[in-house]
Amino acid sequence: MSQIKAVRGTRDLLPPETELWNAIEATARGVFRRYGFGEIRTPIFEDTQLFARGVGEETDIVAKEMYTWEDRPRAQSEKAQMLTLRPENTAGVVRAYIEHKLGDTGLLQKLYYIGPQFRRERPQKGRYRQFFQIGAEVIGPVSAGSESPLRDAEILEMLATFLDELGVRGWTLELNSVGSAEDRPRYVEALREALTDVAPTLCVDCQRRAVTNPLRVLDCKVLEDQEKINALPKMADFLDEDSRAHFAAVLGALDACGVPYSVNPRLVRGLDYYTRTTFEFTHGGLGAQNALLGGGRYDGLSEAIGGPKAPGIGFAIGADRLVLTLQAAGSTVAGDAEGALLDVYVAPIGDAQQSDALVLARELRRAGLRVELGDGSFRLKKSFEVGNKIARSIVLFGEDEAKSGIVTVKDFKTGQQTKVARSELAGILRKT
RNA sequence: GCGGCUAUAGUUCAGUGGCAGAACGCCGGUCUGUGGCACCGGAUGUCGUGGGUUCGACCCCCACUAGCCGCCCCA
Repeated sequence: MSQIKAVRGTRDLLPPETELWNAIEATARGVFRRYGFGEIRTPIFEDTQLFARGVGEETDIVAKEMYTWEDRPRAQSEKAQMLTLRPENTAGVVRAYIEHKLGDTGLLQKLYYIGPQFRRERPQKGRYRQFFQIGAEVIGPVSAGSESPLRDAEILEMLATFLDELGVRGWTLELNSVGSAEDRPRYVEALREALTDVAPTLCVDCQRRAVTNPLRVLDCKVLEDQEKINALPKMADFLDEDSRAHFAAVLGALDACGVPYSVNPRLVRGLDYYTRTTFEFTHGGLGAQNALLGGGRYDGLSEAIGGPKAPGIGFAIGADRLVLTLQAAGSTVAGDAEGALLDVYVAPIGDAQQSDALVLARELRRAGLRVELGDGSFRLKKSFEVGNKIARSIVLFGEDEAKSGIVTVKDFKTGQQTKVARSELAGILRKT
C-alpha cells in the first residue's frame, strides 16, 4: 500500500507558518475595512462558461489550466453541466454582483475576498495548483462613479498602504493603460498588422504569440528582439481622448499622495477583460515568479457575462508569494519564536492531581491565558522539559499545592521560582 | 505542456557495486518535586515507487512519482 500524499501542487500549511498567514489576512481585512470594503465569499466552483466568457477563451488559463469536469445530470433528460474550480475570483465576484442586482442600489460596491484558487500548472516556488489570493473589486454603475480615475488611484494607494503595513520593503509598482474596450481592439489590429512583417524575424514564441495573442509579444524577454519590439506601434498612440485623460488623472492622483510608480508601456496582462489601467506590484527575491500582485480595470466584464454596464477595477494578491517575501525578509509580523510560546504549562504531579489540574487550567484559560496541561504520570523532570519547549512558565500542581491552595510557579526565562495563591495566579502570569 | 537538477533517519545532509553513516532533534540514564548546561547510553530507515543489469544494487540502466530551478504563462 503506497502512502497517500497531498496531490501535486498542493500542500499543507502548518503552525507556526499559519500564524503568518493569519497575520497577513488580518492586516488585509483591517486595511480594506478602512477603505470601505466588505467581504464577499463566492463558491469555489462555478459554471465553466463564466470563466470562458469572462476570462477569455483564448487565455492560457481557460485554454489549458482549468480544473473542469462534467457534473452528473440529475435526470436523463437533463443536460450535463460543465463545472470548473475557480482559477481566479474576479469573474465570480462580478457574477454575484449581477445575480444579486447590486447595481440597483445605485451605490459603488467595494468587495474583498480571501480564498483558494486553482490552476493546473507546473508547480514551482510560489506557484501552486491550489493557491491563495487576497483580492478586492470596486464595481458599480457609472452614475456611482465607478469609472472615475480616483477609484484606480485609491486602490493603488490602498495596496501601497497594505504592503507598508505588512512591512514589505522594496516593492515596485508598474502600471500602464491598455485602452478602452474601443481602442484596445484597434491597437491589437495595428499590432497584428505590424507583426505580419516583423514576426518571422522574432523568436519562435513570438511567432506564435503574433497570431494567438499579439499583446504578449510586448512582454518578450529575448534580448536580441527588444529593438524590433520597441519599434512596434505603441498603445499610448491608440488611446482615445478619454482613456488618455483617465490615465493622466490616475498618475496625477498617485503623485498627489506620494505613491511611487513607474509607467511601463509594455506591461500586458494575461486576462482578456482588462481595459485602461493595468498594474503590477513586483518584488525581488521571488525568482521567476516576481509578481506579488496584479490587477486592473475591467469596464466591459459585466456585460461580457450578460450583466448590465458596470465598470470596475480590482486586484489579486498572490498570498503564497507574499508569505515567501515576508519570510525571506525575516518579517516579525507574526511567528517569531517568543510569540509562539504559551503563557504557562500546568504540570500536575501524580495521577491524583490530574482532574484538579484541569480545573486550574480552565481557570487560567478563562482568564485569557494560553495554557497547556501536562500529564500527572510524567516525571517532574519531563514536565519541565516539555514545559520549557512550549511555554514561558510552568506551574507545579502536586499534593501540597492542591491542599494549601498555594502553587509553585517558575518563569523559564529568568529561572525565578515563587509560590503564589491560586487565586492570584492568573493576574501574576498575565503581568510577566 | 517543454528542458535541467534532485530524492538516504523526524530535520539538514555525507556515503560506497560487498554489514546503512554524521550532526541536530528524539528516547533513557547520571538526577524518584526542578528544565536550560554537561557527561553516558539507545532507537532511528521498505536508501521516493516499480522494473532491469549483476553472484550481489542505496550505488549502474529504464520508467514512473514528487520537489526544486528555468521556459511557457501568470498572482
